[in-house]
Amino acid sequence: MEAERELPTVVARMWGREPASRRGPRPGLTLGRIADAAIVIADAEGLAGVRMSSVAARLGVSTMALYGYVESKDDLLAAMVDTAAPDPPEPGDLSWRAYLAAWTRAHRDFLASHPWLLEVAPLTPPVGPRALRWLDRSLTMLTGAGLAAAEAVNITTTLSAYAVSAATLAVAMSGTVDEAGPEGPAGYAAMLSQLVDADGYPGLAAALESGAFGAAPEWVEDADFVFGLTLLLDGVEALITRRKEG
Amino acid sequence: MEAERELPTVVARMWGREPASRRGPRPGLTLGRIADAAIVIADAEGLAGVRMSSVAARLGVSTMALYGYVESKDDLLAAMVDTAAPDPPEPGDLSWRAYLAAWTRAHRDFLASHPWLLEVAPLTPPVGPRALRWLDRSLTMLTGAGLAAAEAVNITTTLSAYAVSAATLAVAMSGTVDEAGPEGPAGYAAMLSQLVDADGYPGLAAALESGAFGAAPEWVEDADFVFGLTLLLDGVEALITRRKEG
DNA sequence: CGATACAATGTATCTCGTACGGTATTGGAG
DNA sequence: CTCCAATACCGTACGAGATACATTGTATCG
Repeated sequence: MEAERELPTVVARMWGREPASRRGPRPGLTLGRIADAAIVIADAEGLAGVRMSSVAARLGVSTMALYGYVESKDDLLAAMVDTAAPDPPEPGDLSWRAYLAAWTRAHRDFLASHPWLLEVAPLTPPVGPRALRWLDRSLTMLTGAGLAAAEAVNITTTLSAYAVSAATLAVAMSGTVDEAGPEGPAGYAAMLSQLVDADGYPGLAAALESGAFGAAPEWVEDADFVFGLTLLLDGVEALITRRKEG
Repeated sequence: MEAERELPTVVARMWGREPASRRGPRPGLTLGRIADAAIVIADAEGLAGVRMSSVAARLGVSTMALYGYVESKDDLLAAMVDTAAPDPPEPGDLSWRAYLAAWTRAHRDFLASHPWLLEVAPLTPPVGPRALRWLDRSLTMLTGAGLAAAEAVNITTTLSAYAVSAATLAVAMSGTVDEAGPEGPAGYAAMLSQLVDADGYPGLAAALESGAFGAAPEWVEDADFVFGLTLLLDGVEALITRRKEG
């Protein structure tokens, strides 16, 4: 049961569980510094710019030096994810609803400010201290409001998914994507109208004509976001009420 | 405006817009057959198994032969995404709510049955005929129920994100992930309990103790899914009602 | 002060994607 | 019927990038 099985090394280091022994040269790096360097590169050049060699160069060490801290490039990416995340918002004395709104918004914002996260983060379950802190805060609020743990987990996952989707949209709209559409949203809409005919795709064709796809970034960045978020939180609120009454 | 700019070649071929000229040897392949072969490999070995060479080998042609049909490996991946998707459920005479529930469920199901889609699809806006058909059906239903096009797009995106998140969870739980946790959900829960202390992570610690993480796959596969979906659709329903009254 | 463990290096290797040039095939034009 | 241009496919070669291995230097322990 409590098998205490070995933690993967990166995970251990992410949590500051450094190997105990002290002998030989002092390590010149830390996982944190490596991740930071990689993040700078990713922000500037995109994920493609992150190579073991480029990260090492930025730190003034040889490529292979990094392998003392991570076992593979995937490990490095995992470390980047947790390092790039800020700490979750402080609950203060906010209501669960106000807090979760802030939580989701902050979530979306940091994803959008590091677009490469969208290519890496969604796939791996959270293991770093920061990521788990995000999870924890939401769970605390929801169970505090009277929900069961399993429900809280589920809702948190959903909110997180919403943040990812909003961030993806925002990034796609600002055209920063690694060349998603030909060029930005306008290009995307134009492309669609070349392909879509009202026979096979009536709903889409109508939406295209109504301009629902050329939306301005600002729109996406707020009214649209709040719109969907409200939908979700309304659902949660209904559930909480039910639990309190039932 | 209607610049008729050149469509990317893969997109063109996905839509059956083959080059008109007929001269030289007859093409021995089609984009579809190539995508099918790649999908078989991806299903069997994961995305990592999909190499230009492995796909070509399976088709009995040389690696470079593929470049007559796609311009790059990314193109191939795009084609795979659209080919792997089934057609969306038929509306029949379902209510918008029943239809969207089916839509989301079917969406999740095909994602879960081709886990590699999760590593590729979420990032690229839909361009293939199948993907757009999915989009279209949802839009049609929602606008039919009285919502504005922009609202419908927003909601569809959210439902889609929910399907992705549910699929990710389902896949993670069945342990099929490219080695996400050490081994499956049990391993994940075990790992978390090694890291998380009740001081820094009270909500998480409680959830772990209550066993909310060791959930059986079946749970995830239905009750849990329906739970979140209901939340979402309740929100949509509230909105639709408001629109009808207002 | 010497032995030892360990960080960092440099080089070598292996896997892949893809550019290039060649060769064969086919439909159309003379 | 013959030749030509367009084109599918092949073989080879190159370059990028991740990582294994053997080596070198250095800081702590006995």
